[in-house]
Amino acid sequence: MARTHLAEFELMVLLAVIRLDETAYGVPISHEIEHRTGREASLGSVYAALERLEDKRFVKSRMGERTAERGGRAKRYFHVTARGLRAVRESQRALTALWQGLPQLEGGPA
Amino acid sequence: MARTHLAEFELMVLLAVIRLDETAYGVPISHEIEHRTGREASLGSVYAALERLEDKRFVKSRMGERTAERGGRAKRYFHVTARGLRAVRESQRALTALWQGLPQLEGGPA
DNA sequence: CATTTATTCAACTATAGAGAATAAATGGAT
DNA sequence: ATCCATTTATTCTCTATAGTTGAATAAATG
Repeated sequence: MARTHLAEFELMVLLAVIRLDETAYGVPISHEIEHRTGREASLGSVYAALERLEDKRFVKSRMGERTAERGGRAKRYFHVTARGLRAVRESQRALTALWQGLPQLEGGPA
Repeated sequence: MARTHLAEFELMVLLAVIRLDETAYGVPISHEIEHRTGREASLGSVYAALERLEDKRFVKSRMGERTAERGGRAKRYFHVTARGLRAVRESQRALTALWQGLPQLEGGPA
């Protein structure tokens, strides 16, 4: 598969990272996907996708500070890169180009 | 991977099948994807995806009649099933739910 | 040191991609 | 009519990448 394209789950993870902005780490990314799509997004899958995305330099990560919570390991926060944002737009463009105007799909997405 | 979901390339192939309607077979499906998205879609990949889609019963196929052309093997025509159409809508819904309203993506697709 | 929160790993299945091989049909030459 | 080069299309093989699950590990705290 061309390394320059986003696979579907990677695209979803990247979109969740973009939306969550400052608060994007494993658990909320998984929740965001599950909440918006209704599909399961296991943590293992999310982390695996995040690693691939970082290899492709579509995201970068930094370790978070400790918080006031009970305990627990440090969070790893992710943010999208300019390159990642371009890739998302490209995927969005390619998909909408294929589905726009198809009457079977009730006039394209909102 | 859940057999009930469409992977990205499968989604693209299925969208091309829907758009081409009566004329959906290997070569034009590949052309349609390449033309609309600007990405390469090798015949090998297209046929492999079509086979997976047929296994999942998202498409059905029938062999075509001979035509007035010079020669050549019979075409295998594909058409989407009701189940396939549902799967496309579901993918479309999931993706747009994740990207809609993100200002980085200029207000969502047309 | 048990508990909490989070990430990483390992093993496996599914999807994607490129290119070679094969198949089937036709028209023309002999 | 039979052979065969050509055309059009599909299938096969091999490799790489993506996605899944469940268990293991890590780090922080009271």
